[in-house]
Amino acid sequence: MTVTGIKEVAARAGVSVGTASRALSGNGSVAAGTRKRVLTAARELNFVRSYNASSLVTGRSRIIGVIVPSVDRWYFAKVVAGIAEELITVGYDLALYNIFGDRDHQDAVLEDFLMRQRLDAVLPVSLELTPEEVTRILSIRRPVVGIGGPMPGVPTIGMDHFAAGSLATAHLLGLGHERIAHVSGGIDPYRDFKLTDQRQAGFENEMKKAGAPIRPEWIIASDFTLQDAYQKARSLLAMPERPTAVFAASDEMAIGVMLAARDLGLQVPHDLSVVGIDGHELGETFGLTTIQQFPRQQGQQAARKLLQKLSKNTGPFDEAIESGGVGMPTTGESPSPDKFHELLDTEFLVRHSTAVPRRNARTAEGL
Amino acid sequence: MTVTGIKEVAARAGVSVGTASRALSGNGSVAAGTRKRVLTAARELNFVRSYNASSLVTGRSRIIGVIVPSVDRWYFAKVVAGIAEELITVGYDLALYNIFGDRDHQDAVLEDFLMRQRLDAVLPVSLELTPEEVTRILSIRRPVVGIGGPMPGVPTIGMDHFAAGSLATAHLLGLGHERIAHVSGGIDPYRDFKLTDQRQAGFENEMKKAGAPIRPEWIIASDFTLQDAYQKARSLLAMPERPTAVFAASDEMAIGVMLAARDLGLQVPHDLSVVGIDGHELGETFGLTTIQQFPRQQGQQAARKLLQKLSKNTGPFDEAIESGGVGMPTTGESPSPDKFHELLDTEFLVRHSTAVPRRNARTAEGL
DNA sequence: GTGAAAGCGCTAACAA
DNA sequence: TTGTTAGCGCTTTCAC
Repeated sequence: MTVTGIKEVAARAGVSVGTASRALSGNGSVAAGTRKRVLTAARELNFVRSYNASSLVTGRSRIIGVIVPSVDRWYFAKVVAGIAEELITVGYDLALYNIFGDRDHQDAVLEDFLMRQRLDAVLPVSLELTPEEVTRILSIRRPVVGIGGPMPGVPTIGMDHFAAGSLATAHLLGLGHERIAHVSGGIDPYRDFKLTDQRQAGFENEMKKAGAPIRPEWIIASDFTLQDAYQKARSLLAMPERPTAVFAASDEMAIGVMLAARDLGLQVPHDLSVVGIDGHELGETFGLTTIQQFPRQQGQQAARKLLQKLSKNTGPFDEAIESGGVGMPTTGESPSPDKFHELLDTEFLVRHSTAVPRRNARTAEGL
Repeated sequence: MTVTGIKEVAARAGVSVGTASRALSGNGSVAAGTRKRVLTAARELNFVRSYNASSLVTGRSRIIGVIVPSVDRWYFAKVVAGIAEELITVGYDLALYNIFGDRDHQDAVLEDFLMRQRLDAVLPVSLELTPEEVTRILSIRRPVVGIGGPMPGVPTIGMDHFAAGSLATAHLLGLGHERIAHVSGGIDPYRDFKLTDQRQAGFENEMKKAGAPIRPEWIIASDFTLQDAYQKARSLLAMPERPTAVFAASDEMAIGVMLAARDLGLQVPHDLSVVGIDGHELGETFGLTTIQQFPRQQGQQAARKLLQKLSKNTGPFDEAIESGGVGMPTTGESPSPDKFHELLDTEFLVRHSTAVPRRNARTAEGL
């Protein structure tokens, strides 16, 4: 029970399979009339080429592997949506690999799936990879473009977390706040820890520059979820001495803080200013001031970059390990200019969750 | 520059490729010692079998196609996560097809991707398919399991929307509410419209049974997003005569309603009771009473069902069109018992967004 | 421009 | 149990 193959098409068009193949793929020269006959025959027979067979000979599968630490979280879902959108329009399949927190599983996925020689390219998103893993991925000699933190040796794109942390903090300081708390994503098992570190580093750096005190008890590690941030913020804001502003490392956490404030009878922004990072749709309803990072576009852009690399190669094995950038890991500072790492634009969106601190709140401790 | 193939492995183990293949795949008998030698050789050479080549001969690709109307929305993201989790553990790849709203695009995806003979099975999620499309999908003669509304002829799993609508409404009525509004997902371009219709039908049916008036102006069509429901609810609740309770067809919309109520100075649940459907994590923080539907588990279950069908067949072409259920489309009523459609459990979770209506609110119009 | 034929890397008879 | 061999459906030289 075989489906219509190229043989049937060739027969119906009265040509050889070789010619049929050339006509169908557009490679090699075929007389215009012949091509038309083949195409017609193919359509009539409802022919679809077996990608397995052609992959076997060409070595290209038209499948791109996307590796994410989770799909059901805002950021990743958006990124995947962006990638999917981009790929589907050019006829590439998207193979989704959802690796769960633990390393063993991650390794298994890398080995079992990535190495099957079935992927034309790999697109890891926010992955915390060991140098060995990076080497392994690069060893399949197929294009790789990462989203998120720099991975030494792999071209990546991502936002500047340090700058975002600085910007958010500077905004608050500029408004006159000095008592600023930070809710970080520190306890999130899924995320790239550099992201958290860098956003926090941006915060601390700005605070230091402004001579504002950084209180350890006002640096709260949360997990990027609204719920957890809400709980943590309730404790934070219930303390006798509380901050006048909070910089949260994500919008969901920022909204958690806003809700906690509300439930404690505090007014945002008058009693408490809140800034987030992300550009989450929810921020709209809550009037959250935030730094937008457009994950969907990040996905699209990464996919385009990959596609471009793919089209530059005649075969999948021609991907040269690029030289140039050193891909130095960045630790707590804005990434050094790095040919491998492309910084994406963000947008500071001021809504109404931030304001000048209330006089009495500001001097509360002095009262 | 060929990667290590089965030939090299066979050579190193001192056996023929046939034996190597048998040892590697576990099919056919191989002496224990031989198998071990082959496996060792394979490991040493870092061998990974070419799935293209083996797919070509076996006809099975170990790829399952998942079709969703969007990935970056709560329900679908959860479902996909569940499917991914299930598939990855058994070594199946997940090809993700994100079809966007319009029909043309949907058709193109079905044609270009599904028909490539590269998928072992297809798992459409909440897809609104025409009978032709269903036929087309079934024509590839591979297992199909759908999530969501019944699709005639395709085995599906999903929750009972009508029952959920009834249950939520009955809960409100039981509390003593009579002035109940419904926020539906009616204007969502992505979703299966039956879902919306059925939840609403459950609501209306229950209202009628209780003799409570259904006010057309209290049936609000929203789009499943918090933001839109928030806006709509602000209008609804600002009207001189307002409901004492709202049943929203999703948790996100329910929360939008709660936020709108709050912003208008209404207390939930005292001035307004709110029920949702979903089991969205956000509901926790808001104390939302809801009907949980566990999308992640739905994904897992559908994947398991598919896998089971796959293992029952010796080859991918043996999938018989099952007979039995008629797969009657259901219109506004609870799906009739249908061998094709498996109803999933939901759980009614009472938190604190619902309460007995305030006396004055209840009789407001009569005052 | 077109046809014939040699594989791509693997599996599945069929013999041995 | 193991080796040999004929393809799976396509692309791609290489002649013509």
